[in-house]
Amino acid sequence: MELNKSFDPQAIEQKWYPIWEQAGYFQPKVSCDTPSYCVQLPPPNVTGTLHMGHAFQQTLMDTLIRYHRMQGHNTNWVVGTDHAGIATQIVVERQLQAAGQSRHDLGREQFVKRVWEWKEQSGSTITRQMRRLGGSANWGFADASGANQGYFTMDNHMSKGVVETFVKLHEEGLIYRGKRLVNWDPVLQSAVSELEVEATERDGTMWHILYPFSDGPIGEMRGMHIATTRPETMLADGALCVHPEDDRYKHLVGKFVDLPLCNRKIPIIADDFVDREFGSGCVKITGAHDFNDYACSLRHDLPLITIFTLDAKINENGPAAYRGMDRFDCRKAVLADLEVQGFLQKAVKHKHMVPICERTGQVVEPMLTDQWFVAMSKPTAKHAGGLAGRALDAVKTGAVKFVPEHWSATYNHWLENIHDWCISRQLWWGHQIPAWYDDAGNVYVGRSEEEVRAKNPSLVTGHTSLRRDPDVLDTWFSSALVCHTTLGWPDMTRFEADKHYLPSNVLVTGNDIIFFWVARMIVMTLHFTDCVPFKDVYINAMVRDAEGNKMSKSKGNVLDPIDLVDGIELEPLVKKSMTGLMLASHQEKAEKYVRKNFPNGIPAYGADAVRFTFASLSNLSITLNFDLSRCEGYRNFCNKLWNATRFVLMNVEGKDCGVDAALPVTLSAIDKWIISRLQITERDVRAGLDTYRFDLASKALYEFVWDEYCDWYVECAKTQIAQAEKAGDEVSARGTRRTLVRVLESTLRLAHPIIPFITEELWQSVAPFAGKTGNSVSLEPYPAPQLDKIDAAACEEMRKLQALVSATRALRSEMKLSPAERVPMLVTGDQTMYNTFAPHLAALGKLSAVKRVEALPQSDAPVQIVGDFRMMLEIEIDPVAERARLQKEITRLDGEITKATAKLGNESFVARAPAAVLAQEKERLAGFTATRDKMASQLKGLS
RNA sequence: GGGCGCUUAGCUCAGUUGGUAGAGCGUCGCCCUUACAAGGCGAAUGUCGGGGGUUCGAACCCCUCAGCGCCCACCA
Repeated sequence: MELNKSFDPQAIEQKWYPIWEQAGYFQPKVSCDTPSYCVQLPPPNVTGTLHMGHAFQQTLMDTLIRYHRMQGHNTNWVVGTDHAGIATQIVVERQLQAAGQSRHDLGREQFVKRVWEWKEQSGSTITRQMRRLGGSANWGFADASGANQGYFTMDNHMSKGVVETFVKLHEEGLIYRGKRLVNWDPVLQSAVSELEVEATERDGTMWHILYPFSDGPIGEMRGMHIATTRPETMLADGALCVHPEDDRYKHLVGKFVDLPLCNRKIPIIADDFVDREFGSGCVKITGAHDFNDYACSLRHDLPLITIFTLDAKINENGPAAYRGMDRFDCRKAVLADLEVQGFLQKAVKHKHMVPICERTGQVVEPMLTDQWFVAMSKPTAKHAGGLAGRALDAVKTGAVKFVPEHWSATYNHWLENIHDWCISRQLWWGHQIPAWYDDAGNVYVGRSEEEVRAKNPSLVTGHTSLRRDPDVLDTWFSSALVCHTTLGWPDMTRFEADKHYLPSNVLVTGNDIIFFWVARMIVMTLHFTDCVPFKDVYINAMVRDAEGNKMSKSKGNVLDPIDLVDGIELEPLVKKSMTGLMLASHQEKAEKYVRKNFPNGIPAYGADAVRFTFASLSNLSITLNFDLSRCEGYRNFCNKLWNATRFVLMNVEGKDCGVDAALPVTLSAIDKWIISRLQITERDVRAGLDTYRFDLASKALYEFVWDEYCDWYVECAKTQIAQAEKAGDEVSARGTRRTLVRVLESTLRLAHPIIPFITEELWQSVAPFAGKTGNSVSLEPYPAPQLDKIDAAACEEMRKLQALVSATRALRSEMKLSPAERVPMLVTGDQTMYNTFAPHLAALGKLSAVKRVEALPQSDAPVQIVGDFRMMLEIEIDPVAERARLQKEITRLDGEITKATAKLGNESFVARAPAAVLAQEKERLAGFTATRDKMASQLKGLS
């Protein structure tokens, strides 16, 4: 087959993916007698699109999957999409908003229907994009829709797992319902978990307020001074609090103050959570609207006064003057009134942390509401430390390992200080909580209303009305289960059949969801299956732009991985960067960034180049700066591989390349050298992949292909083949052709997990010449190093040849010869070596002839010395330039000699350094000295 | 306030039991040499963040300081 002159990624990518998928190569083998290798994809938002982080993670996951598939493992990459409760609901609500509607206009049933429609419409985008990157996922596994898109977290089966989990945890007393202070988003009108709240630094004001003593001044004091950043919450104050050991206030504990604006008296109490140093050392206690104060109120049995409605307006518990006011308007009103009444002492500018809901950007208000919780540290039948304690043990015992290891500290710290998990959300999109209430408000949890009625004889069907809890579960509740629910759980027949995929082998994910997802999966899967969900957790770096900035739409520096694959012109790219941005200033910024950084748009690099880039840039640090120039470099690498293959094919097609094993072959030292290098590369690539060092694996591949195979072996092979053909030495020619094609074939297999498309395309052409048959490189065995094939003598010989060629090139460069200027070279040294090296030296050094002499003639021409060889071009030279060159080199060598001499003169070094190091140092010194002396005499003899 | 990570060539980063400082990109020369100009050959470039210590020897181990970044946290 004729290959094009340069490679066209688009054509080959579009050709191969459907072939692979339709042939079922991505599905695990039916037989389970081979080891399993399973990876669970962190399910992306079903309505989302692929971003750089996804592309990065998926590259790594697919590389691992392909690597293990080629090792014959029973490989299963379980994929799916997440219903992403809040995010998806908000998107659809915005769509309604644009049409002037709210979800309440539609009603719950119609709204949920609408979201499903949106899911059907946009749900395939991200899975299509995943395919573009070559992800060899097991699309049909756990796929309920039959659309080959993997599971969806709201599929019937997945939902069944969610209900089962909820019911069981409830039965075990690990899920409970109660009125608790939770983070409340007044705009979303739902509880959010503490993980969804981001403490954000804001410029605020600290207002100092006087609360006068109820019974008149005490000594010098009119009352107590408190400071607050949220003065409106004073309407809900239940007490003032001081430190019990605070001498300033000790005697006041038990007295009362008048709560300004409220016509209420509140007590002064003591609690050691108060920081005496901060502010006045006296703090107001607002139990229903502050987490600290809530805990304090419970300790002291203080009343909890809620003054906000669920949309954060003042309710009937507030003074009449403020009722119905929004919280921020109320703040102004309260301040104005305090001012007028003389209670406002001062206002001081103050930076402080404000809790912001990361979904909506709204200020979160702690609110007392009825919610469902998972008890995280309550002892269970299986572990005294509760769900969290068991998860902690899993990492402590090494059943789950973090890579890099230091992330386990983050994990431990969170679990050791965990609070109960608020799992109910006042939303419509999600898994509705399987709980029912009777008219008296009693709660019944069960798998269905029927089950609830059957289990509770008092609820005679039809006689007592039951109302289902309207709330849905936190999205992460269902995500936490995927490692076992995708395997069929709670359908135990299915689960038993696929249980060999549990634990999965590695979870590849970002550090941002260690708490949200990783920890909770370990908790849930352990509790319900007694297995850890995965053995390794590889925490990948966060993708940033080339300068290390976070990629964000408003900066304009986001990259769409598919644009890197397919390329995009400037104008469409500009347009794309601006869509979805509301603010004109952001649009401007984005446009400017794009025009500056991508003046010519983005070229089509192809999926393989993008994948190779991700693999090469992957590191164990926290961020990965994605550099487009690297991407270009790896696109070039693909082209290099392509052209090397073209060359090989040109040299083996129609020729005897040793497919017939019965025919004799002779291998030269150079052939043996590249075979040796291949073994070492195979070892290194495998070591890289085995330890999640994708950067090292790619590097080993890159250097082998480019620096060794292409730069040296292919060049030498040209000479070898030409020579053998000229001499009629078919056995040697066959040996070289065989090596050329076999090493290439192995290399293609070796590279396939990282760059699947190009390797498949090339392998199809190359394989027959290496005596291989097979439908796909993706099913071929992964190369295993045969270390006994490493030929040290051949490597040493090659090292010498390389040194001689380099020296020759240096001579040419010194003389400023262009490649067209072929000149003869004189060389001294061993005759046998000369016979082997001379043809290569001539070819690689662009020489007209290489003549062996016993000694170099007296000449001003520069001489290069490599071991026993001395080389000189037969050419007129400029003595002045040569003198300068020698002088410079001698100076450099003198420096080295001084350093080495000093080292060897150090008694401690000689006495304590290992013998090998000592010998090496002596050898270096001898080498330097010999070369320096020869150069010095040359300098002397220079006319 | 705690915890963690990072600091190596102009840029992005390797550097695996401490033993002559590396790669890619970029820069500068010379070349369209019959696989590849998405290429070839050559060249320049670093007191490995600062300061101490351990060691015959430190980019690497220990201490300390500085800068950057991330996470956690009930300073009202």
